[in-house]
Amino acid sequence: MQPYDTQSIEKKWQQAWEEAGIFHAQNDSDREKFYCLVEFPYPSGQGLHVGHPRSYTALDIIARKRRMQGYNVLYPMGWDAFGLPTENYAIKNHIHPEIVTQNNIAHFKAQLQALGFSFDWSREINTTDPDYYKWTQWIFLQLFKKGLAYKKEMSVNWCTSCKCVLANEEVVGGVCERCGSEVVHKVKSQWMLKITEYAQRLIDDLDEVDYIERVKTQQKNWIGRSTGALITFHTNVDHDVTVYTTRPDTLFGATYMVLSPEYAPIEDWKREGLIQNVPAVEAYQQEAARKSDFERTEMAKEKTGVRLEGVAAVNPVTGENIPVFISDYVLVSYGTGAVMGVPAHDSRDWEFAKKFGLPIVEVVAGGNVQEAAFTDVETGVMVNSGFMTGMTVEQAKEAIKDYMTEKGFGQRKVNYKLRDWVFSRQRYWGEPIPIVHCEKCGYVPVPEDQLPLKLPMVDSYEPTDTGESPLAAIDSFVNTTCPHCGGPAKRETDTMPQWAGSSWYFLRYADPHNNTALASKEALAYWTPVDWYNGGMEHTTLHLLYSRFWHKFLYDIGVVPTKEPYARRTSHGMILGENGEKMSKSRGNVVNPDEVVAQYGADTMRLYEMFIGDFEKSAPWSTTSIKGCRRFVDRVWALQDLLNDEAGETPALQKALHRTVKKVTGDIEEMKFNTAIAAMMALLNEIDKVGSLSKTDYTTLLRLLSPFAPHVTEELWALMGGEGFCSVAPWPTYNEALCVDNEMEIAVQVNGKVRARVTLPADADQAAALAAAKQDEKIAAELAGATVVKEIYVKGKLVNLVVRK
RNA sequence: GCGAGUGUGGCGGAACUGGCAGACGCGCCAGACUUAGGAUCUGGUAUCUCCGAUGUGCAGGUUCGAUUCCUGUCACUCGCACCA
Repeated sequence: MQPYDTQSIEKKWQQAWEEAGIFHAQNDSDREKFYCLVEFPYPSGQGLHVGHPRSYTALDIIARKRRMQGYNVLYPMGWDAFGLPTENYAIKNHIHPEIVTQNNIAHFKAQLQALGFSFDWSREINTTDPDYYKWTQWIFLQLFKKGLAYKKEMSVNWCTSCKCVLANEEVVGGVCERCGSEVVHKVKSQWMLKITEYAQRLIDDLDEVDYIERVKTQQKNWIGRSTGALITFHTNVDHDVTVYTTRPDTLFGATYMVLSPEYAPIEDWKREGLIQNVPAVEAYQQEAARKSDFERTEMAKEKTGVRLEGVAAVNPVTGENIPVFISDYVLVSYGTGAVMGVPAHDSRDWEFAKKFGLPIVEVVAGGNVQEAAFTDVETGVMVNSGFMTGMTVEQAKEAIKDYMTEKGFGQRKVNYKLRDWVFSRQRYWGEPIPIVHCEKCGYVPVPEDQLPLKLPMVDSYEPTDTGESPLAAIDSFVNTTCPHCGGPAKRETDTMPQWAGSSWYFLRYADPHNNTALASKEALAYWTPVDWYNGGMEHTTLHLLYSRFWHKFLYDIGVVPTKEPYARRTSHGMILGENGEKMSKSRGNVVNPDEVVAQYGADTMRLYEMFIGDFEKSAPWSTTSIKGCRRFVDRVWALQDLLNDEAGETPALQKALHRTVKKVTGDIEEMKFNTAIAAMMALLNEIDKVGSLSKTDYTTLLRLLSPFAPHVTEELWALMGGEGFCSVAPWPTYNEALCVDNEMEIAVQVNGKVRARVTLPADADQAAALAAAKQDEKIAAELAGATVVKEIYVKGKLVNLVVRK
């Protein structure tokens, strides 16, 4: 037996697979397709992280198994290569981002190939390739034509360190998700995408897809649908104010009103001299504008505000005059930017009322509203509410909505927390937005036949302090002619966010070299939707939501044949450092995959990542545990010594073998890779106990293990004289009849405690089991002098005798 | 605060639909082979007051029977966070 040398074996087979093209998907095929996908990585300078292969190995196992089962499998890989780290690295080291990207990709690709993933490299894509981003730009133009891309002067999240606009989704806890620096507000003119137009469909169509529940709830919460009402209050300043509320039933308890400091009509009132305390109001407005998101969150503990002296509103049902305030606890960007204050039944309003000494009027009985706001909608009963008094909250909600509609001061309204997508970035390393601004014609799309609009080569791509994109400094790029009137015009200099290229990449894999469409209709009809998509939970409200939005848009304009891009979505847990903390350079707990492969081999690395624990949960890396997986591979290799004949099967092992095939086949589908591997380890223990193994059984085991440890099994397959590649050999089948025992061990309980075990033939019935149980010496002793009250028999499992002494 | 999830040996983790808790692996202990062992092989390994009892974060409940279902509670993780 030759020694097991991972280095030579793994290289050899990786090359052989690529040369034979056995992992290439076929576009014209009668076979059933299976499209499985993992999130393509951002090729960072740090190279592959041990977290990447967890997802890639899992779906590689599924892809390989499906191939062995005869499917036409598409398992592609590519590069999400636009992005800030590359640009920052380029600036620091004076290398063009394109070169940085090329180098990083080469490094990443070599690392991935060393792990033996069965990617179809002939379909490799790269979002920074002009032939690719041509279609990213094309999709943007379609959005623009349908009015779903628009430019808007607005307050945006501005990262002080990246000098760049961030989407709401990229601001975490008031700081930049990427660099952790402070995020402030800045008014800028930005390209926006109307994702809000799709809010309801993005919720509704979740019913049609098979996503793990966590992902569905997180998306629903993010979109944040709420049902309520718009209610209009008359004021003494001849300007009605409309508020949004989810609790119109509490209208009788509205004792004041609060406007956001940015509420636009306030400026008119100031100008018209309707507000008597303008200096105090303006001071508050300036203070609120100055605060960053982070400060606002921090200061959220205590309510602040200023009353608008001279302004009063009228509660439409009580007819009473109520005071009007401004306060930063009301957000200008949600609802109407104005709310009615019902201190008795909203905890924020309660705090505000206490601070400002406003009346607290109870309209839902059930709590003590002087002590705390009573917000329970399940048990409350209406009081002090005119015609609604005595109703439940639910009844009152409907009654008041009907009433206000009839009287004309209000209407039903659905609101979403989801905001439109800020699509502009003031950066160099992104897709140029293909729009030209003409003094006469306004925003004009670049004609489609001029795509791709390429990034110009420049010397400096440093961000400017003014907040302009580096592209703004390149006159030859900026100055152009209007495609519409031919007059002088200027190009848009903002670029797209990183999420653009990844919002449709899965479509490109279906037909990656097409230069007349993003992919042919036939290819899309055959391959979409993605059958199985695995990725990180951190992408649930970003990439996953954005790409569903784009896909739905492409469906609406007839480009793709399905409403939803992904039929099934699963998610993996993180791999933590050995100390149980997130891996990071600063914590010094990073594991380098190259070193693991060099020391143990790719097969061991793959096995360990799958064996480490429940796939959906995070798990700490262990440098000692991985040895167990290497031992397992060594023992599989050493089985060559136990081969004893040319004969068919090893009778003593038949049951164990068939059961293992069944277990592994099922576990892979449920992503229970850890128990699948455990089952194969148990089988190995069984084989060692028996002490001999037939070649037939050995090759069955090799095929079963092949998706997990493809190199060593391929080598052993060749040594056994197997036909073709083990990687595409038929998946082993099992005989159900051979999986069941002809004997069963039954636990015998007395009053729920196990007292004995009896062995019975598999076909024994209840009577036989009970009789055998009672004959057992120990049980007989237990039963002496007692009455059996109840006898329970669970087939194949246990007997429980309930006795009374 | 709201939403989602997780608590099982020294460690990572198993346990179908309520039916023998601790599969498999690591580590550890003992032995074998060795000049040697951080290699390999064999056996053992939840706890205790060890012929018995206890044990799946804690306290209850339902049940013949609960890691699994229900109620309450504590701790941790993740997401959102003044969304009216």
